[in-house]
Amino acid sequence: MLFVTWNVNSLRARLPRVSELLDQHCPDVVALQETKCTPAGFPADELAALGYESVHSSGGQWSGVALLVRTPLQANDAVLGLAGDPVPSEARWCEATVAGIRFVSAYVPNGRSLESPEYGRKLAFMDAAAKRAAAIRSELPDQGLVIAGDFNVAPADLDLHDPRAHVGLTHVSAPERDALEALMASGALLDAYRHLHPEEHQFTWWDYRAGSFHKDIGMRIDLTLVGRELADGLIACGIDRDFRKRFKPSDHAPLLTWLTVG
DNA sequence: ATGACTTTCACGGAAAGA
Repeated sequence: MLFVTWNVNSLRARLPRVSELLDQHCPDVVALQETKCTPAGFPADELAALGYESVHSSGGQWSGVALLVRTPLQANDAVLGLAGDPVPSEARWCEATVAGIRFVSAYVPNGRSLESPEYGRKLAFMDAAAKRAAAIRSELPDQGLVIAGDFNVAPADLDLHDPRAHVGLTHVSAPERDALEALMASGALLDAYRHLHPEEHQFTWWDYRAGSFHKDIGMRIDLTLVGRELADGLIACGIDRDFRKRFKPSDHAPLLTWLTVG
């Protein structure tokens, strides 16, 4: 099975590139973040015409997450929203079971700055995510688990262009990295890309400004966290930088993970 | 360098992203 996670920075603005991704890679399951759709404005019909069923949590102008499932696979037992999210209206979490695996599309709050109230909210969201991961494990002991999305945390300094440029900023602070590790521990999850590529220096996000992509100044903040029970089935994991190029790109590139299931 | 670029909402420019 091919699984993709991608922060699209507006699904409506990115529909041509999403369509290109679905055509080119034919993924079985896709997790999207920053869809920026109202519930009524989600392009479910357009995606159905491309062969994909949608599960989505849509909060309007900001945020929004979705799972796309390639027909004839089916998304079952969808859960929209994360218990304990301090601002549930922002629609940053959705879940569904596909082919016996529980998939989560997650969009962790940015945090803005270490002094901002948003930073505390970010840590609270990650704590709620860890609790939910443990609850999924308890409720669905026979299902595999994949939690993927934009975590807005670079797990280690290897995931940065230059660690010196990030001192005192969000995305790299010890509490954020500790919260990510706690989520992975509570769900018994592995960072699929890093598991398969222990030394690779690659990014999933590059600032639109100042030619950052051209200079390869970015961060690896989009992750596919797979349950340890799926680790032996991990075949490959890679970042498709081509989707950060050419016309109207998102500022994030899609992360592709191939795994054997069942 | 209080920047840079892109999107939304709405029709100018603020807010947010990371």
